Amino acid sequence: MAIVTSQDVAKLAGVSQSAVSRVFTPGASVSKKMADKVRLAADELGYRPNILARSLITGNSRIIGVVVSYLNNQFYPEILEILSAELRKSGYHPLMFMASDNDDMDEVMAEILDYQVDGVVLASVSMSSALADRCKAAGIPVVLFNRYLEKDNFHAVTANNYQGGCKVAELFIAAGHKRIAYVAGWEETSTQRDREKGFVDTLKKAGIELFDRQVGNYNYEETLLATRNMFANETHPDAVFFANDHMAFAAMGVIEKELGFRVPDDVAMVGFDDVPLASWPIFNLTTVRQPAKRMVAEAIRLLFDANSASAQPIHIEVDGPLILRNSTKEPQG
Amino acid sequence: MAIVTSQDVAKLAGVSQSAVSRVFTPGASVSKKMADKVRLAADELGYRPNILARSLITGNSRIIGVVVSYLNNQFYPEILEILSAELRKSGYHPLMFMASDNDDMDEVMAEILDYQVDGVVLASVSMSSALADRCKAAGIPVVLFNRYLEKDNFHAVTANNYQGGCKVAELFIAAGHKRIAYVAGWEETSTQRDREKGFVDTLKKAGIELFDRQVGNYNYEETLLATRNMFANETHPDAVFFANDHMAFAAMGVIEKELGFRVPDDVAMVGFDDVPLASWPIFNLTTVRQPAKRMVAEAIRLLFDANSASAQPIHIEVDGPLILRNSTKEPQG
DNA sequence: CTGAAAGCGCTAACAT
DNA sequence: ATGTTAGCGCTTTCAG
Repeated sequence: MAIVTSQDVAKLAGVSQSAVSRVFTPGASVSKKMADKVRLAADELGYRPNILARSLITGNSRIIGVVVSYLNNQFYPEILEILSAELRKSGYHPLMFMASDNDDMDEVMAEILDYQVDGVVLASVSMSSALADRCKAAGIPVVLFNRYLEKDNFHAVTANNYQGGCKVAELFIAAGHKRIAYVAGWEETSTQRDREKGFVDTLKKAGIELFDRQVGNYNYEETLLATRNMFANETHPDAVFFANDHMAFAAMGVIEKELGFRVPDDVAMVGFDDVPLASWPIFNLTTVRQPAKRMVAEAIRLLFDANSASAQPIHIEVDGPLILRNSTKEPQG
Repeated sequence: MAIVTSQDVAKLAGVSQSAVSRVFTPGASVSKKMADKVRLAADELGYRPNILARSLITGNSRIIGVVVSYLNNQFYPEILEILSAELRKSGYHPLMFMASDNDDMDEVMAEILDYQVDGVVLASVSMSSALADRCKAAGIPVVLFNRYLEKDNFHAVTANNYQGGCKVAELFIAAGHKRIAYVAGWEETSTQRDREKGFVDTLKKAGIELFDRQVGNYNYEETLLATRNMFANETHPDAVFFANDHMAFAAMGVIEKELGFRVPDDVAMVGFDDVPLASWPIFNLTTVRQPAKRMVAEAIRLLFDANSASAQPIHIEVDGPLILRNSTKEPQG
């Protein structure tokens, strides 16, 4: 009825409680005979070590705090799924924290630390320097996912967003587009800034100025408005780069269904992320892929790297390919 | 540098360690003077109680194990988001477990129990009776989300799937459809069975037999094939009910883009869930809403209900409305 | 290699 | 109302 403890197993096996502990501690020295005896008793009682009690001594809770803000951009569920599965392979599990906005990040981080997590992945929000110090002091590694901060001292994993922006510009130039527009994401984010900079820099090199620029804030409703604005005038863009797929999907509804333009003949569209939806025939969106698996793998590596909590912050950028689909025309020539 | 304990606070405040504990234990009796003194010292040191150490005594880890299998059906991220936010309000947090298939559910449940969780939400998979007994024995309440099992003794929260199926049938009948088809989800699930039964029963009452039935297994690729099968013959359905939105989205790509039919003129489509995507203009899908917030609220209520671990299993069904959009025609008359 | 003993940070009697 | 004491289940010295 009650919970089975190592004491119970010890009694049944006729050994000391510490012997039981050793059998379940990888790398401890126990004879095979002892191990067999203990395992037998443990199986009979259905014993499993209490991770929380163990954490009190070892300092390892095998819990990783994961903070996300919104899951309606399909990229984040995807990351969560991979992260969760990968962590599990190493015997860790993600404790989820939804942070609606940046304001209560201090409170959220405090809650995370209450659970004595072994690491933190911030997949959506930023963090105050004060909290950063707390984590450093507690020796808890923190990894920013899909964003980085110039000034603060955090490890970070992102795609190579600048280069991604460049690739999109090159595609538009090669296809002979003249009226090229950009729909920006949330301006506070590094992803937004880098993608735009790569895009605009490359256009400039080819002597092309942005025909239009709107802000969609990575948000569905705002992107609808931004798209309507963009096509309100007589002459409209013939190619648009959206800072992520989510906004491109939203815009496609407006462009095709509401305004009656044809993609890619009237206007070419490119997104960023390559979420599963992008490959669906109904969208068929050309986009820059964020290599989710590799990004997660790098994040975990950073998290588990022995001295990553104290080491100099590392920013890992993972290259992602441009995936050509039917929302863009073939390059000419 | 090191971690701050209640001992440190006690020393600084010049009180006993248990006094500190009491100040941070809601409902314990402490004088205001004592509370102030302790809080001051605690704030100065940045002290917060260690949840894991506390759990060792109280038996409450404030962790809820949440098991999901796939997150590509947008319904689950939505649930996760709401569940996470709601749990947080009560000082609980979800520990995520991705279970790829049912086979390793025993192992997954064992891992969950290692963390001494205060409850379990199974949002996607089933569970063996053996594990059920373990949870019962440990006094850990389990709630099935969006599925239920006749035989096993679990609490469950679902939408009223049977009634939802009825509503769709009534809509098709009222709109005068004659060749009505159904695309089934994964046959093992109660959601699939109930939705189909409500649908078919209502059609039968009106003297209508199913024109076609395919299986999409709640899966993208299989739904593409199922849809192509369905429209392979000369005469094709003029109305199709998909057991969830996810499959309807997949099918819409085939029906509109690949086969060139028009929705709803050539064929009406209805889904189930009302995920955010369903209201996007590009889909604009008529569907039965699963009231996510209310379903989550009920699940949490079941989880926290004092004696829910021992009580008779309760199955809560939440009614959801039919949301009319442009993938169906207006009822005639 | 094994057992005895100490103690991780905390709460909950038990005293006063 | 506060301090003292005894553990929660476990790992990890320390002896032998």
